[in-house]
Amino acid sequence: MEDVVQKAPAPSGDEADLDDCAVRQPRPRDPERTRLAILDAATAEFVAHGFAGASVNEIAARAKVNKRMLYHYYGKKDDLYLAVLERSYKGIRTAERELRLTDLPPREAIERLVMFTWDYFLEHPEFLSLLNTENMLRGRYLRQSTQIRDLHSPLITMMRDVLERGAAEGTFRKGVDPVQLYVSIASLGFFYLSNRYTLSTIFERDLLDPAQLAERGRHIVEVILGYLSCDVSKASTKVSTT
Amino acid sequence: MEDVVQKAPAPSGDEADLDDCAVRQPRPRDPERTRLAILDAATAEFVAHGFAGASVNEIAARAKVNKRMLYHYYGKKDDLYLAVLERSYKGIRTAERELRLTDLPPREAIERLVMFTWDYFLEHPEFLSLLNTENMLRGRYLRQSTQIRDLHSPLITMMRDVLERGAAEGTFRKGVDPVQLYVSIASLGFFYLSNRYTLSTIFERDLLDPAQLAERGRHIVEVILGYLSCDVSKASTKVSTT
Amino acid sequence: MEDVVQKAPAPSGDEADLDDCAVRQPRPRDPERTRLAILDAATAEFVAHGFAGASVNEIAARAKVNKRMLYHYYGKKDDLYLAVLERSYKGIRTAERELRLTDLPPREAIERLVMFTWDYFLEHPEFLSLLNTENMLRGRYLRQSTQIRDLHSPLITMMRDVLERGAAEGTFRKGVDPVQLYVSIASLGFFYLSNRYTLSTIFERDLLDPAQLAERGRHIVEVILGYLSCDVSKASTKVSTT
Amino acid sequence: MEDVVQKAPAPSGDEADLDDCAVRQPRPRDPERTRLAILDAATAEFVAHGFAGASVNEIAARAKVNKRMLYHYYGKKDDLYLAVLERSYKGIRTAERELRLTDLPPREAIERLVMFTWDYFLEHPEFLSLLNTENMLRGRYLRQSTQIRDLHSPLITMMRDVLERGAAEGTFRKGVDPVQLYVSIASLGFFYLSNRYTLSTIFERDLLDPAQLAERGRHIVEVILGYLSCDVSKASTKVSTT
DNA sequence: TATGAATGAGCTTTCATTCAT
DNA sequence: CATGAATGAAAGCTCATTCAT
Repeated sequence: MEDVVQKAPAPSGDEADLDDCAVRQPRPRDPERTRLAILDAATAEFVAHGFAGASVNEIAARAKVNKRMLYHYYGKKDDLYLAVLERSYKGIRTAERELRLTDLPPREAIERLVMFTWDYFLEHPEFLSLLNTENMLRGRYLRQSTQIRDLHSPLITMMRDVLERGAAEGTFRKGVDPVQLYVSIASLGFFYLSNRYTLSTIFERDLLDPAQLAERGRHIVEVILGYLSCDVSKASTKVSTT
Repeated sequence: MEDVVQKAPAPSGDEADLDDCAVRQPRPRDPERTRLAILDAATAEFVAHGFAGASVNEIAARAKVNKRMLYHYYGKKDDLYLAVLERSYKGIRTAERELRLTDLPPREAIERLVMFTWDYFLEHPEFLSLLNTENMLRGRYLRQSTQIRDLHSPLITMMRDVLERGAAEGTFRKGVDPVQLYVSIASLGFFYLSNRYTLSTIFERDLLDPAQLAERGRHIVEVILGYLSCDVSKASTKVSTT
Repeated sequence: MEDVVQKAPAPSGDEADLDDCAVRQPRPRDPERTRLAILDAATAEFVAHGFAGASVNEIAARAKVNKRMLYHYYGKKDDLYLAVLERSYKGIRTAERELRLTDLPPREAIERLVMFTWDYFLEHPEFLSLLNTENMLRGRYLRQSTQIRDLHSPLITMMRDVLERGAAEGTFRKGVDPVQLYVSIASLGFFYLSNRYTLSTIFERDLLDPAQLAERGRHIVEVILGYLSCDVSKASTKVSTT
Repeated sequence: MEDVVQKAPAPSGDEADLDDCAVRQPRPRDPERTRLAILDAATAEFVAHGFAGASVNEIAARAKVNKRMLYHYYGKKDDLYLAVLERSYKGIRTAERELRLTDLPPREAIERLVMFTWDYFLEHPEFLSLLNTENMLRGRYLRQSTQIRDLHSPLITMMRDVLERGAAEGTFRKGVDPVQLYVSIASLGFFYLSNRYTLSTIFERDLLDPAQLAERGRHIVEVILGYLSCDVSKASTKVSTT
């Protein structure tokens, strides 16, 4: 995974292999290809260095495109960043729609959701990084993107159904807020991966080692299912918080 | 909490009110005060804009100090950033040492740990932000700071003791890895706060509303204790992961 | 007048209303219309921002024409500017030819000339602006335009006739240079309008207020006629200059 | 005069002669000298190319100063331009205060005022150019400069006194508005000089030839005094305008 | 005739850092 | 201890113009 961060998320087939033939032709007039090359390069750059740290020069170089083209296609740096963010969000929303939790028994449904989330994070490190970047920017771009905000996630609705079914059949505890639960499921994977550098240093473990990753996946499922599982002893749980 | 992000974490009493005395002396010859003002300003700036986005000029301006002083006291931008990071880590390590988990029964010990972590994150948003920044830098500064790495957290040791006691007396499930558990405890609070901007936008909730914060704190405790609590049904949990 | 500055001088009838017919044809194959749209847009842009400040992109956008068309019809920016300048000069020369000063008694002839000049400036603010622009460029384009230089103004000849008739009949003073006089007539209106922004600010008057404009027109006529009018006292005027 | 345009208005003594000694020292730490060099260079550049056409690179080069210094001392291009404009206005206001029109008999007072204005324009071509530039910018910078707006010209008050005295003693016509008259006095010189390039081309005369300049000065005085001079024939002047 | 992709050079501005006092 | 002048490099962005279709 480590190095995947550097790569673009959806490389769209073969890339940059017709270019260097012959006598350095200016550019093959393929606007769509250029657009995509820029978006891929920008994703990699924003992931690698954050918003402020990303350089449009570098993006152009990565995309093997004249710098002027970034502005031609995407306007300014901000707009390019927004385009990157939007594509990334579309990616996860699309994947989420493939999940058919309502077809499964509650326990399996939750298990599948947890593993889906964990796997998606593992396979799309750029998404994690962009989310962090966006939060360092206080969410200002996401907020202004009606495109993303209209892209509703089907998860909460599906989860509500699953949680109700589970509670009805006595498998799950009652009164679980699907939003809180979803945030928790995401947290357990996101934090582990996103903060892997500091965690690795502090705990002196290689968090990306395949065995460690598997271990973490198992742990997350256990935490979530352990929490949800209903039994008498838990009904009386009382907690005082601030 | 929201606004705390902007401020320095430990403002060290009254600030910048001795300045305008008499006939505009160059500076109130108080090196320690200057040092601290710089560190506070730098913290605020790095928190607000990340490493690359932070401006040395702005830090000097915030600290009401000549730019040259930053270099005098801290060397270059990297070194200043490292100093900020180190102070922040020292802060949490110091707080952790106050916790006396070994004096408490297992269940209460875990509850206290969870609430401590949650409260610390709430009260030190700059720590969350710096951690994110450092991870975007792939942990390169943390790794080079022997100072931080020598600052061992007492938590893992304490937790191992608590978990063993809990397992022995039958309250907790067996075989829980204290590191995994600690990461999970941190995750559940960290992600919620750190990603509050995107989460707020997507879920259209104000995550920093006091009621919401209390709710989240309660939820985290329930998840962790629910997971740890031992009962027959859980012994058979089998999970397959990647 | 204020807003006329923004608009093109001779809009050539109805504008941009044939465009949206049918199924978005590329362009309504009307070369002459396109030519004119470009020239109008260029005039507006050069008037609004001067030569260096004018943007070829913006001209194309204003004209609702592909940028490539500018080059197709007019060559480079310089050539387009020259075309704008030439049209503007043709405009005033054409108007000047309508004046029939030789048909009028001297006093009335001068009065008509003065008012014509003032009115023309009022109605053609783009001409004033282009003249200023051209002078900031040290007249380099005007100098290279044989077209404009061949466009002789009939005014000087007409004025010479009028001044001679006036002097002969004793109405006007003798020995007035028609060029000096023409420059003065133009000055009194041109400066007032062209420098209206700074003058308005300094004198805290709205120079474009209709009452103010009428007042200025009256003043200019009085100055010119007052100067020309012959009487004994003036014969002895002696002035020493550098 | 022609080339004076290129030079800075107040060169502040000896300039740039200590620089090139020895081994190319970085810069003599003389902030005031640097400030002034930048202002002089900026004046020359704005005069030569207008606001949009002026290049900060070129200004730095002219001033033999690192480009970064412009921003250090003056902020952005806009601010630098404003500083140039302000200095130029201060120049003419200072000169105006030297005029002691109230000490002179009316006719001589006006004559002195006219010649002062003409001479000032001749000696400060940069002032004319800056005024034109500012008016092409629609006076936006002048308007925002409280510094200039507070710099009231003493001329209008002095002129009112002179005109009243002249009318009282029967030398001048009655009811002359000092503002209109001042604008006219300025017009007759300003337009001639400012539009000399186009005028020279159209009339095929060298307007800057010393003989021509003297002639123009004489003409302006005659126009103004001719207009002001009172006699019976003028009392009946009736003019109809738009 | 018309389009819009593509370009290199240049723009204004900001960066972290060092030097002289 | 403290100041602010000075710097080279690089940032993001726009320019007029040309090429391929």
